[in-house]
Amino acid sequence: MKTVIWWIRRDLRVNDNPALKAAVQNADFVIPVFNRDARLMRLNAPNRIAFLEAGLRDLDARIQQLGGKLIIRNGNPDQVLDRLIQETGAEVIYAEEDYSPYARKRDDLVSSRLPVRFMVGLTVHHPRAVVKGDGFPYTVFTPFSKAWKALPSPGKEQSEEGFRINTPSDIPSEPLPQALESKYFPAGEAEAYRRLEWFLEQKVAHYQDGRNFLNEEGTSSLSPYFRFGMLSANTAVRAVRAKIQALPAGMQKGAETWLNELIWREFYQSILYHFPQVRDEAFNPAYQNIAWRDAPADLEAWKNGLTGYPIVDASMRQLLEMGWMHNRGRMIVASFLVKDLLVNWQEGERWFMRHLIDGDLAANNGGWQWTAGVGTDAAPYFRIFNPVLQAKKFDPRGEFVRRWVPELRNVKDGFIHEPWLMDAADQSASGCRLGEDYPAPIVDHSEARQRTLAAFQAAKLFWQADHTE
DNA sequence: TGAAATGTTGGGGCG
DNA sequence: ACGCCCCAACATTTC
Repeated sequence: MKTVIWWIRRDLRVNDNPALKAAVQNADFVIPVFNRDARLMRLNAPNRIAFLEAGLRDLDARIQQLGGKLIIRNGNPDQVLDRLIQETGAEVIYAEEDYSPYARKRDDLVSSRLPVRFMVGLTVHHPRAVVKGDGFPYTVFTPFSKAWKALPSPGKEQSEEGFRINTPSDIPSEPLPQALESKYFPAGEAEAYRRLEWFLEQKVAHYQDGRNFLNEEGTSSLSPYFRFGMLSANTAVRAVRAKIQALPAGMQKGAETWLNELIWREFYQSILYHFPQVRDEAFNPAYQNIAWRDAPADLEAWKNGLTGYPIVDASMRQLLEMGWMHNRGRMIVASFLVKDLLVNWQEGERWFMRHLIDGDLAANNGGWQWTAGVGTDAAPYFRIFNPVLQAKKFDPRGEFVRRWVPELRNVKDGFIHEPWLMDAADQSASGCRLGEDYPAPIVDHSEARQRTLAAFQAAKLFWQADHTE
């Protein structure tokens, strides 16, 4: 009788899980184990930890439906797994490969001591599978996506029916954590599938435009589920491709756009895998040494949604309340921190990682480097968002602002995105006195824009001078 | 997945 | 009727 371990890390699902599949196919007994290592416990990200813990409870229920049991352990992964092997006589460990620098260091250590098999599942295609003819990785999205699309789709996914998880009954486990469930993002596979279905039925056809409106549910809102593997990228890609097939030729644009977003996710996983230094520095060395401002008060105002720019403040407050922010909002607030306040993008990256339920090093770092204009395939640094124009375009009636910034609730439509234009009478009539009820803008956009253009240009010129003979 | 600055064109007011 | 100016609308360039 053969026993194996399914080492669960960020693949909290029983459907379409290559590691689980290999485990049940190759053994009579499977021990699903999640180890809460020191790194995880140190993480200052309560929203994400709570979501993970709720996800573990849901996963345990699913595993039990299939006849098994989730084992929780605490400690160093190599020691925990070694002990589990001693206790149970397990012969192999199956796990989904993770591409972050920490995960790779951890996994290298474990696999140098124990028999581990890593399976591809975090992305549809392994980062090493999507490379140029000469074997080098892509650093530009468009050719990456062409190569990605040209690869054969992976095999048919495993269905939940038709297999059981037999876990030996006498294996000790730490208790399941009891953190509070997010009211915005209930954890688990069933919820992920509900959202996927809803999105494909109701939203994906108009995704191309709908995704941009801050106060609409035009996005899939699946990011937390992808983050913890409650939904596999493979399942989502198969589903949206089936949808594209099913839609008439003129109606496929939205679904194509969403497929591209899933490929962006794979692209940034690939960038982190091939260029792990992006965790600590700009991908583009020319912008390594920008003269960032040291402006703790401005940074605090940004974090707390008190910049005086309604669209920025609304989005930042949405993040604090929900542990999530609309993607358009992420671009707007990131542009504001980097380009208007001239604060190092890494400060914003850190704040997002602290609060986002979906916080993922690869995607978050890629997004911040993109906004700052210092990354791969970067938006040139001189693409600077105007927070007022963005607000007028993507929150035309100010509904999003009013929902998240109650001080502005009674401000008239014409002033909702630029309340500083109100005269004294308008301010008191709307109960929104500038500097009293709601902050005056902490920076003037057009001045800030000039300042940033100069700072980026100086960094570039300095670097060029340093790198020419 | 930008926006500002600058250039061009053409209609209309007006002396 | 003509020339001049203004400026909106659109296009192109620049950051």
